[in-house]
Amino acid sequence: MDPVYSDIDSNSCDFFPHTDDEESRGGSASPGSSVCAPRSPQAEQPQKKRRRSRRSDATVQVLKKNRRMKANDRERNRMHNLNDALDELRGVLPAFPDETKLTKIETLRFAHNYIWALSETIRIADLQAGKTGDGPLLLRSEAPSPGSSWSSSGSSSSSSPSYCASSPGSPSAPEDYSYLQQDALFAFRSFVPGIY
DNA sequence: TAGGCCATCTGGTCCT
DNA sequence: AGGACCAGATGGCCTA
Repeated sequence: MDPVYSDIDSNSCDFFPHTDDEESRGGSASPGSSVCAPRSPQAEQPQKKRRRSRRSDATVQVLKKNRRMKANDRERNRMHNLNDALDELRGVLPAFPDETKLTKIETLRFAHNYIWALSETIRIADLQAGKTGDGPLLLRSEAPSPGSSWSSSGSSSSSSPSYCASSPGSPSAPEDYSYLQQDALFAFRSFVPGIY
């Protein structure tokens, strides 16, 4: 079934077969040959005898393995960093009681919609501040239809929070944002029944 | 047990 | 050449 792994398992780049993994991060893996050539067309046998590398096959294998291990390590760290950032994002999102940890995709979508709701709240607050007492303007027309749910890309002028020009880092009155956040949360929850 | 979520490994590609 | 990024594959864990 798995074409890839049947390939990989059967040749080169063996995962763990080698026992010793000392000197793990030592070798800067110098010249050598191509890295773990997946399907090197070795079929085409050269006419002349190709001069054999100075390194023994075992050495080449060790180099490949070390390089792979280093790459795996970097990849692991990269994903850990990504997860840390995701956790930070979860930390600034409103948490609801009795909720389990948001999954990755939920976190991203929730954040997207939450930002959208915050932006809407700010925009409407600005509108109301502009024309004082000119009708309540209660987050109605801009609301995405419940059916369209939280892909949010949907309706009207505010498909994305791009209109939120001012950076969140420099609000004119930061202390006011608590209630805005409340409003946004309320708006978000009412707009997006699918998720919270 | 099936399905969802996740971590990890891996090879390829792009960038510096 | 080496690192970063990406997507596919795989296996483990958990829950309905």
